[in-house]
Amino acid sequence: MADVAALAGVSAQTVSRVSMGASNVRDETRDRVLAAMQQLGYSPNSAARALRYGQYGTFGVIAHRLARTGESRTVEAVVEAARDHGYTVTLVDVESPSSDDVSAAVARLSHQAIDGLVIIRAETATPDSLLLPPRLPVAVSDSRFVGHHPAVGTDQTGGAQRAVEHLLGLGHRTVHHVTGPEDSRPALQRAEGWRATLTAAGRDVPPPVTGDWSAGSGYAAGRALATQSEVTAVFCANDEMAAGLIHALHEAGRDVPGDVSVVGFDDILLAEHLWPPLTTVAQDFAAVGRELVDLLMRQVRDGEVLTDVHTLVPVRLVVRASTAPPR
Amino acid sequence: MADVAALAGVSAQTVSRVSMGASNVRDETRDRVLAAMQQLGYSPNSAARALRYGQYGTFGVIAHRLARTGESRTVEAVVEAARDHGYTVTLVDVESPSSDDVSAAVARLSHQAIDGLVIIRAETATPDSLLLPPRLPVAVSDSRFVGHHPAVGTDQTGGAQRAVEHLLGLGHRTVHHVTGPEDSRPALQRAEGWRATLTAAGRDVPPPVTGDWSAGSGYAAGRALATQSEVTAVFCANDEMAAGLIHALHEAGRDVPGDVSVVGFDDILLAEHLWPPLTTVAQDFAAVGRELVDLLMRQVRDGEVLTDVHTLVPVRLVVRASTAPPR
DNA sequence: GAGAGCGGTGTTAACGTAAACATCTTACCC
DNA sequence: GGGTAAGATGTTTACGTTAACACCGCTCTC
Repeated sequence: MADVAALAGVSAQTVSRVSMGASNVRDETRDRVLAAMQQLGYSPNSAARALRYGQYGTFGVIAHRLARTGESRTVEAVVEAARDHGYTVTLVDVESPSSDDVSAAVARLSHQAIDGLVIIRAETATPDSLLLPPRLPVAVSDSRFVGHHPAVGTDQTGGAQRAVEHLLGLGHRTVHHVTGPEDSRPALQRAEGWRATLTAAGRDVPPPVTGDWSAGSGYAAGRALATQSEVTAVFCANDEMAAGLIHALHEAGRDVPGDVSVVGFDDILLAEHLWPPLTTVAQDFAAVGRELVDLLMRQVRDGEVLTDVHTLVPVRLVVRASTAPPR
Repeated sequence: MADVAALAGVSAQTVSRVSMGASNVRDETRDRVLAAMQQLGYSPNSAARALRYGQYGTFGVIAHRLARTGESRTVEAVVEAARDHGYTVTLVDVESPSSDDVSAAVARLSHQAIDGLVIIRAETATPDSLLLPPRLPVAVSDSRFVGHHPAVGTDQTGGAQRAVEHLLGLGHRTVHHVTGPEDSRPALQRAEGWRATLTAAGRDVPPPVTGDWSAGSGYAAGRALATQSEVTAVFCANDEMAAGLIHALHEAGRDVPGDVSVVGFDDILLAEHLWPPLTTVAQDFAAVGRELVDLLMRQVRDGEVLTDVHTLVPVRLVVRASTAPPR
């Protein structure tokens, strides 16, 4: 900057004014400064700016297994919402959602230059285990943190309820369930919604099969369930597992939806083009992302303290061809 | 920091030493400083550190439509590789891969605190249109930038060749093709590989159908191709479009692979569990991510100038159940 | 024509940290 | 016991930027 100032024959402050786009600079001066910038290849040092300004223009995001699931949808939505507020996003992908890994990610990020932190799927982590830097605005997409940090949750139980009611409404006597991993809060909520809805309808609650969100685990579950002829309807805790399940059912010669109806959860981009197209509970990932960023903005910009805020994003049942009345 | 120093009865420099983990601090002093940090909720200011140190510990990543495709796989791999080198990643998701959008993203990021920049799928952007800050290390996953920036490419033409040869080897007379968007370099390369392989084998080159990477466009292509009984083998430029295509074929009553064999590209996580499980060209996303980060590290750490480096990552044909000899 | 006001520009200081150097204390050696 | 070395701690300074204020010269007003 000093070099640019010297070359343009002005003070550093004037260079600063030009690079900030301030109006009170004579056109002729501005041109001279811009030329000098160009010639010297100057670009402003953002560390110094951040130091001066006290803000970084960046939010941290802790996500889990980015490539899988709706995770990337949420991240995309957060990135987009952050951009709309002029923020960029620093991403940390943790391998497992365990308390240790998430805490390590928090530790890594808290030494980074961030104005706020979004945690997507904290799973087993507990509010106390996080060791967050004090005064760092946080937003979590897990209702378990209500009372500690502002949270945005999808209506998991409502979604499960709608899925099960849809299947019962088609005439199935009961609905089997492939769960997510036991340490996942959304998985537990979906399972709880499934169980409660069956119970409320006075139906048997068959033993659930445990998966791990992956299509492979859905496939394994499907191989187990395919042998049981009384299984006519399965609610899978996410779409990937539903795809794996359908794969196994097809392989075993069972028709979907003729022999078995299948419902997923998430409405991933491929759900519509699986075979058969998958009936599923659509999550509004964009809304979750927007809301998470909004919670951060209210803390960063307005200085609000939001520990008790809890937003619930509604879901929507999308009926496609993977469900039908039982034969 | 000054407050911590005062409370602990030491100088700011000693506080710095403690927070840097320097060894030459008496245990008793360290404990006092740590206690003061705890009490005051001190955490070091990373802008100041970056200013002092001249580095940010962050790479920028420009990606396109994160939620879709292998994109998120590459991003995940980059994030992971960067982490292994102690770097975090700042993500910018551009809506379209147009020159304007990518340039805008570069402009946004170059005002951010980054030590290097990864551009994934620059597509229509040209080296000159990017307006990169001078001296910013860059790595691009697009061979078009060879000579300007170091590049990592997947062996697109080789992958297409293997897909087509696989189908011809099964006995198909020719292979139809659903392309990616025309402004995408990888799409063009895959199409070129397809065309060249057919030509080399002395087969007819049927007119390709243009898609846009989305499953929906594959579905549209499938509806068109399903009516043509001479179509027995289709190579789709990615797995999503293959899924859409298969959906359309199934809907039209055409069996896969009985009537029509289908090959995709990417080997997305769901490819194995589509119905039928999809034969596809597996990209080594992790290798691409690692290589991209490695190119940045060589520039950042060793000061190398790498404009002419071009790494080609090999692909692998994964044969599953969506391909078979023609009836 | 003197004072006020304003646009353009320069000067000073501060943001929080860590390297470099200076100083102090302690332990050890002959 | 004096000298030396090593370890612990403090002081100074600079990183690059911008807010706040100071200044200059011009125009406008009465």
